[in-house]
Amino acid sequence: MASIKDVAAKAGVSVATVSRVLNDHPSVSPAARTRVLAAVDVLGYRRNAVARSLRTDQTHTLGLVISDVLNPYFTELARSVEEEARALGYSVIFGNADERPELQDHHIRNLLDRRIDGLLVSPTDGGSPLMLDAARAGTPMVFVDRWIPGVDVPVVQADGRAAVRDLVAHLHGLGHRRLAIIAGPAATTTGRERVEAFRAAIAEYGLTLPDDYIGQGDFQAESGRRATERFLDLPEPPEVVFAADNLMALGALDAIRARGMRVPEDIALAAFDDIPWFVHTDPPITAVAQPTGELGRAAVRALVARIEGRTPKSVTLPARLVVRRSCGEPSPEPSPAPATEPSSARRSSPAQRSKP
Amino acid sequence: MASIKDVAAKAGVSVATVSRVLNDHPSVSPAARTRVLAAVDVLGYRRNAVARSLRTDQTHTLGLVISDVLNPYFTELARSVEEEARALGYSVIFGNADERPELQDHHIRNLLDRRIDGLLVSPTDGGSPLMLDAARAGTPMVFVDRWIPGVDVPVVQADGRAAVRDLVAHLHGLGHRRLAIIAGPAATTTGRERVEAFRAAIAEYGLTLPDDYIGQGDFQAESGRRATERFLDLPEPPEVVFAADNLMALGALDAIRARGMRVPEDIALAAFDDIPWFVHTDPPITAVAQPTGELGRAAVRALVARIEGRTPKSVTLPARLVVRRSCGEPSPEPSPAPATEPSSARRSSPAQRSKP
DNA sequence: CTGAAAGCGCTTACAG
DNA sequence: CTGAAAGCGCTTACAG
Repeated sequence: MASIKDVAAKAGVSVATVSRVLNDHPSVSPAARTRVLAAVDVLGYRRNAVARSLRTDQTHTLGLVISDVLNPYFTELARSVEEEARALGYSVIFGNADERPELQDHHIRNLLDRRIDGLLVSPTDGGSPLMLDAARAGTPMVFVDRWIPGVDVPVVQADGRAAVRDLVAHLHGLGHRRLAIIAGPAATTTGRERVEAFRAAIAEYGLTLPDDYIGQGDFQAESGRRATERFLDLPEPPEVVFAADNLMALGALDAIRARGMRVPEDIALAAFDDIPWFVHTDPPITAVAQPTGELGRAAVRALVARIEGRTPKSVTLPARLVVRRSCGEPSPEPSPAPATEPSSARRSSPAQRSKP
Repeated sequence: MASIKDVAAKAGVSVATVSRVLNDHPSVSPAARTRVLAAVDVLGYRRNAVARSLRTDQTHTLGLVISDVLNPYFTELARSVEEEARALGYSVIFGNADERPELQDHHIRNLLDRRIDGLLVSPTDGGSPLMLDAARAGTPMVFVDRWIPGVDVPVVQADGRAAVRDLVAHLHGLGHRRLAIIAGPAATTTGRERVEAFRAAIAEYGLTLPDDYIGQGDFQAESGRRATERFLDLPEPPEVVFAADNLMALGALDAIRARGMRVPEDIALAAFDDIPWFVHTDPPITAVAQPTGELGRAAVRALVARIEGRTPKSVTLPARLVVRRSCGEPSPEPSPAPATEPSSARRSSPAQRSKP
């Protein structure tokens, strides 16, 4: 591969001049610039980003450590992060922690060794010494979705409390009283917050959330299945299961089907996180939707601000309720009233918002 | 951040010795090793991978350029690629081409500039000059899933022909005669191959695939929707729509629902690529499943072999048919015969394989 | 406007 | 077993 030296030789100038041309430095004569550009072209020269990074101490690379790529929520988050990063001139290296703290540490270590300019993390746990050290050492860092209390790092997240309150109002309005939740790991903020939001909303109706109605999940499908089976084995099973993420909702659906039961006739189901497939499950699933793309973009903007020496604020964006058919909502089809409307437009639009 | 110099100073040795300890070079005295390790520990030293890469001309990084991360098939592929790469001591930088050739080129350029050791590509198109040049220039490279004819690069892919033949046999057995396909872009191998496999299988039954029954899609949901609408507008619409990937199947479902029609009563639907959600759509979708994880792992192994100077062979793994309920398959529930079996176990198992 | 030179943080023959 | 030194491919004051 041609190096800057080859270009300099071919253009008859010094490597310094070549470098200036490459970096759009103003003090280069038009003649020199032309010759350098011609040489670059002939040689098919491409600047070595590794050498440049070593010299400038900047890699123009962001690290993103997420908990589980296979979770469509995180896939979409990763996608928007990459898009915004690209728009700002950064590449991103992903690390998939697979909800395993050791793997998360592996990726953080790897990313740090590669001297990424900044780190975006959705922590799998309460924070390893490694991550805490990195934050303290001043590595530009931003938390997305999940965060670690007591660490001075900006957080970009969705606030699901209003939407969860909307959901509970919706469920209560449909006549449901026995509400259960499949929670995420207590070591994560989202694991705790969603349960608390649910409990608080339920309390507003004078209801309680008994311990039996709190299933302990880990944000993966299998744990949703197990928690649901336990609910169904209860002497008095819940009327509604609220899964704290989309994968656990998938597991819950599996478990319910495996018993030969039906949603929502035998038991209702709602989920935190909305994904395109929820429109097409049987039945379509009522869910709390996060502004995922906007979260990813805001996180990148905050991180780049930190890298550039500014001190970005945390960002909190509201989630919203999307009502579909999994909680016993009245079927829109046989309804004779709104005859002008195409049959499926109302119930499956992701833009729909409940107003309790 | 502490550098190797700091470690050397603290340990009272030369940087050469520190480097040897770090690289497990045999000729280091136990005493020196101990002092170096202690210094590393005290300083919290971490080797600068950028500097190391510049010196050794190896980044231990693989580039993976895929067509669309949001497609669950590619998400899973990416995940298995990262896992196998990690097992072999490599990191991977992802580039999402979003089915756009210019974006694909952007990523390839970026990856090449970063001096990745090897490139894994699932080409979005017939191959840009950039990609062709890279292949010719000897960049270690492997194609996964999609490939480019006439380029001397190993290919790791699934062969769907047998499974598509199984599918057509299945459809024919259910009484369907008017079969349509939503194809992927003709610029991709998978876009062409799946149509050809379908056409060939249909021919075995003395049937044909009229042009009207070939919808032109781009592997994205929206194109599946449009193609399906066109099918439904035909004077004689097809009895079955076979979508050449899972996202177009999603779009097809949307379009069918939007007309107030039902699957499979009004029209049957099958898809290439199987994903966990297909078990829970309404109805569960009959699909051709690729051995996705194994493809990703095999691709990484082939690429690393190439990087290490060996000359790996192409790998082709068989896909298989997974029968569910979207093609008018008889419902298993009311069947009195297999009373011993739990109600949903049979029809939704991803391991199930049709034997026509 | 231009070039010689130092230096980023490593690794690795070479000599001892 | 160990260290001095060269060099990977760049960038950037510094001097002219």
